[in-house]
Amino acid sequence: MNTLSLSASKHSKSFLNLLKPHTSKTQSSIFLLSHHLSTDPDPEAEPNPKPNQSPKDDDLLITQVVELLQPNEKDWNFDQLHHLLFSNSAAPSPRSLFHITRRLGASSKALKFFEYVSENVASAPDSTASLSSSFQAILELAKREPTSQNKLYDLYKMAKEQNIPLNISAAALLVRSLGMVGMVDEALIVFNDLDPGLKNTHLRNAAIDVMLKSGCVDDALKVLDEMFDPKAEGRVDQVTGDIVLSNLLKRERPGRSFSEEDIVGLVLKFGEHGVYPDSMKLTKLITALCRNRKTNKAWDVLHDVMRLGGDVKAASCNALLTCLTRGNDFKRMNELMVKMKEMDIHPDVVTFGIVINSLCKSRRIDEALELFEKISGGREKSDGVSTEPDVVIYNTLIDGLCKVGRQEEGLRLMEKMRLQNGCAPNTVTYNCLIDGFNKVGDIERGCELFHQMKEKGITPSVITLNTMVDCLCKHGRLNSAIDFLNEMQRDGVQGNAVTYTTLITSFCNVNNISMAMELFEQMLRDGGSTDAIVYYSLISGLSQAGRMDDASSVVSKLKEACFSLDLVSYNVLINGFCKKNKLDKVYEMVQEMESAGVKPDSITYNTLISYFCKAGELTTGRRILSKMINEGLVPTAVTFGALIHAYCLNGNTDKAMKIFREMGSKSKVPPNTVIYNILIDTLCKKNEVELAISLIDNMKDKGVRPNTATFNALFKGLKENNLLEKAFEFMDQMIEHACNPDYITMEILTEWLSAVGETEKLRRFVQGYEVAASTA
DNA sequence: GTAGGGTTAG
Repeated sequence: MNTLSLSASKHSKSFLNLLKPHTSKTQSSIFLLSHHLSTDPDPEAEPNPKPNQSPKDDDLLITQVVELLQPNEKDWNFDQLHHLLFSNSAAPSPRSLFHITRRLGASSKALKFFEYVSENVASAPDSTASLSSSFQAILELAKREPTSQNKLYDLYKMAKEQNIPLNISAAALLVRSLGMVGMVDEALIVFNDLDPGLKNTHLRNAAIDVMLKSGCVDDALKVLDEMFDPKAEGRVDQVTGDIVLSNLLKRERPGRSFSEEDIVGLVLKFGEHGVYPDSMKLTKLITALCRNRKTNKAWDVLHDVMRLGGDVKAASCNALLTCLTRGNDFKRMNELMVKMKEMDIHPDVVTFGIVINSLCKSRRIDEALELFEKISGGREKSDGVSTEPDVVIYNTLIDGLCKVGRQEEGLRLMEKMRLQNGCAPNTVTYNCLIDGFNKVGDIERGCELFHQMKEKGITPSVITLNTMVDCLCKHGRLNSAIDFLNEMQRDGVQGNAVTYTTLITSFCNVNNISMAMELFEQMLRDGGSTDAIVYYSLISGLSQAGRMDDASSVVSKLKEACFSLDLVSYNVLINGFCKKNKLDKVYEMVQEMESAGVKPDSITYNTLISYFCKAGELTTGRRILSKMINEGLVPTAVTFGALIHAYCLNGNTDKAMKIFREMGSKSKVPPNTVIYNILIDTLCKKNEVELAISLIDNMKDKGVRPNTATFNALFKGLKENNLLEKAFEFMDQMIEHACNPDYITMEILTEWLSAVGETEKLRRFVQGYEVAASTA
């Protein structure tokens, strides 16, 4: 037991000065009112009366003393006070001292009273508990006062100097309050100073909360570990679980990172102690796991919590279902649905929404409609699978129908939803249908629906805008798209990064680079949303157009905006610089990729190999190929194509043919049309037409489709050798393969066939092509 | 639940 040092007044004087006296009648009465209204759940908040004193006696004493202490401190009647409190041999009860102190309203006044008591209570047995209670009350008062931060800790230091032990409520109050105002170190000092025997669950929970909120993860885990000890004073309870989980699941949390797996470990440990995450936290955990592609972990934790006896609700299952949907894992989706039924967890409208969505996304629209009928028809009411479908489910189905070209059915479903209460079509419904009709080229219906939605008072969104802009662009109506954007902006729908991406890409595609750049500038000027994609599309457009300086300046802007290039963008840029023969820039890009940690892929390597092959630097090309293989990448048909092309240009046809033959046998990368074309073209030019023809036969055997370029290359060779009959043969084959002759085909054949008086054959060929085209 | 992008061989 502590002995009280009662020469405290010289210490406490200075503390008194720290406490701004601001007691007034109104404040006290407000405080009293709030005190009576407060429902403190803490069972220890109010000290018990002493066994030999009834609460009734206590109450009388409290009232009398509080009455007596109404005037200012300097006017207190100490004789009467002494009489009331100390005429009895026993010290006043902790409960009475607590209430008296607290009802003094201001901490300065309360502290004065406390000093008086501590100086006078010395001889009474068991006075420590009473003083602790009084001190607790001072803390409670100080906590409510402005600028309480330092006051609280100063009070604590005072108590420590005077050897007044904290009671559990006072300790919890200090830890929580100090933690709340960011005085974490101080809060932890209070906690660590405490006798371990005093640290109950409530207090440990408060400390863990402070530790986790301030980033002291390991300190918190240490305390938690003690609480898992079955012999421990303060064992974990539901509140511990809530505090630990909610803190660790926060997205932005100070302190060292703590993996989801580790959180799962804690959940299981809590589970063994009969503490389960509530539905919201379990759902949050599963969502977090799913976000980081840890589907198996998510699956396990949900099932473990079920197994351990936790109360799992549909929401948590829905989170996992969403995750399984992404991987098209129908098997486990079904398994989970079965488990839900087994555990009597009723699927809700979201559950069905997820399943219907996943069916739609995998184009199993009829199964989705079947499920929709099943749940809305009430056929299985007894089965607990009856729900009113909501707007989301209707929209999902309408979108699903539109995506497989069944717009008309989508439209009918919209009419059906109008008949159901609370299911009126909304912006999303119209967006899906507008996109559906636009994507099949029915702009008229798209526009009609757009006007219809406005008539019906359903406001178009930026997605509506983008859907329409995309449609206009795809049909080459770029200026209409710009007009539409301006019109919508006037009506208050601002374009976003998606809008600009669509427009910029489209203008680049028609080689209107200046308009693309202007749109980009406009977007930056307007200060609306941007993202990396819009930068990527402009960089790509500029690179394709050979405008590498402009592309580089967009790259700089991208970096200024704190985005970074991705693999494809690097490939685009490397390709652009290769085409411009800027080898130094190519190396710069490759180096930058490496330092940015973006691993080159086979396209990067193919681009470089092609570049060197074309530049006649076959050795360098082969060296890069070796590096590619060393990096574990597999050469593709494009890789071999580049090499074959290089040897063909070299005049080394044999080597080219050797690689070609090895492709099918050794490398298991079957040659494709382009490779055949290169070889056929080369062989024909070298007058090895027979060999070229044999390659065409070889194509047929291997099931590689010839295209227009194949026949063009061949016709050139046949023409050189005047192999007319062969030409007729392949003209028929071209029609059979539905290969459209292009201007090159026509140039070769027109010149040749007119010269040899076979214009009739040419006429029939063109006719045959037209027939083939019309039946196609 | 709905909208946008970019790459390599002839």
